Amino acid sequence: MKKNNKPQKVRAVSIDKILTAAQDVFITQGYKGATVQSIADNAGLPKANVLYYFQNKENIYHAVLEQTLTMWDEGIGDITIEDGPKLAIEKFIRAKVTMSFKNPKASKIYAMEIIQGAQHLQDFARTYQRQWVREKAKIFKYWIDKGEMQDIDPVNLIFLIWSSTQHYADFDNQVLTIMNRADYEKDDIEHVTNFLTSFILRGCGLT
Amino acid sequence: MKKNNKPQKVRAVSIDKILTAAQDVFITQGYKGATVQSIADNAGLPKANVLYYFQNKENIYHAVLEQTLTMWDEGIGDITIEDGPKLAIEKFIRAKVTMSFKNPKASKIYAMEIIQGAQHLQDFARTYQRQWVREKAKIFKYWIDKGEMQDIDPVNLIFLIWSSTQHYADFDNQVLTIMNRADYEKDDIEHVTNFLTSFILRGCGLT
DNA sequence: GTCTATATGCTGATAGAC
DNA sequence: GTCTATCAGCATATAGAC
Repeated sequence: MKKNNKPQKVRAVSIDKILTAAQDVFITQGYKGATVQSIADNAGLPKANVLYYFQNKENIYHAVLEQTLTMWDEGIGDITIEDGPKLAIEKFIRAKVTMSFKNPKASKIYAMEIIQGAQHLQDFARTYQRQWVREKAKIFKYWIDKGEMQDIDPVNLIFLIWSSTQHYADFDNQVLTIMNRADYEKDDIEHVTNFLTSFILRGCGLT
Repeated sequence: MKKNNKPQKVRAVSIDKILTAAQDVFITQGYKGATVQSIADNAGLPKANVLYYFQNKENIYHAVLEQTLTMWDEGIGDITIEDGPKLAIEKFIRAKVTMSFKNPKASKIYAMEIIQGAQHLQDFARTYQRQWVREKAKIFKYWIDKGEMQDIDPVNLIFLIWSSTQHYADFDNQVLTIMNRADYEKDDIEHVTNFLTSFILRGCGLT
């Protein structure tokens, strides 16, 4: 029953277990501090099996990083010219806040990677992001030129939206400590979304 | 000439060299990844001397963390009721942006510590911060009740100011990549300060 | 695919000469 | 105070039985 029954299934399940476990260990222990043994323990598998699927630690990290970036990218929505400034910003903030509360780990992995100097990040990832920001900046510029929003620097606006939304993921420990709470509750997403949306729209002159 | 001439001077200089080197290594390599050997190399001292002054790696990290927190705390200025909302927020943003550009390393050390779960942070540091936020939130509440600023959640406002200003320190690599630049220039502090100040004041209804 | 045993290399920390 | 030599422990990764 257990042997070779669903050949690819075992593999997929194991890989998923390993990546989930690895994400936690890499966040709390850092790259070097994360031992293959601790990843295996967290995944409920023998160490040798982990190395069977990934060959070495670096491959595990790369897989975690890639999965994380993909998930994050898919979740943050988009800014399109058709929506107009108000709706576009509203949508974007809501998507980012929701991602931050529902998947803080992805944000943390990415944040640590950047803070440490993006040593494992491929060049294309950086170029891609530069392109993304420039493209969106152009859209903001279009709205500004048409007088549809305040004349502010679009790149810094994007930075502000990124940082203020991701803060609830990356610094969740600090936020919760200050709020004197153990965990986020479901109302928090709505509350933070409302705060940030109205604050930022006002900052953009879109009230 | 070299021996026992200025007994305390050598010690102070060595300790300073070690802490400066350690800050860099801890940021790029993480706690576990930072080897005493690499700290010693960066400081230009033999490994044994580093351990002579600090006994073990954890002591080095604690010293770096403490020095970092003190420096950061001293640099972020304050929010006082006498200044009124507009001036207080202006001062606070300027102080934080200046610190972020002039001492990004302190911000990074702190950010990594929080992201990783504040494992090395003492309880009193967390309690202190909670007190600080509550105290400042009360001041904002006072201004709001007097109708001197928009009715917004003060705690989330503090989070937004923290995150948007620290972003230029913690994510300097990303910011510079997107701007396609190698380093910050002196105009950047002024530019970012102006952007954030006017944006956030507008968000607070203080234009 | 799963698991045990082991080789190899590196790290933190100490001992002790100078 | 400074530095060399060294040890004990641990982590990655592999070999190979099942």
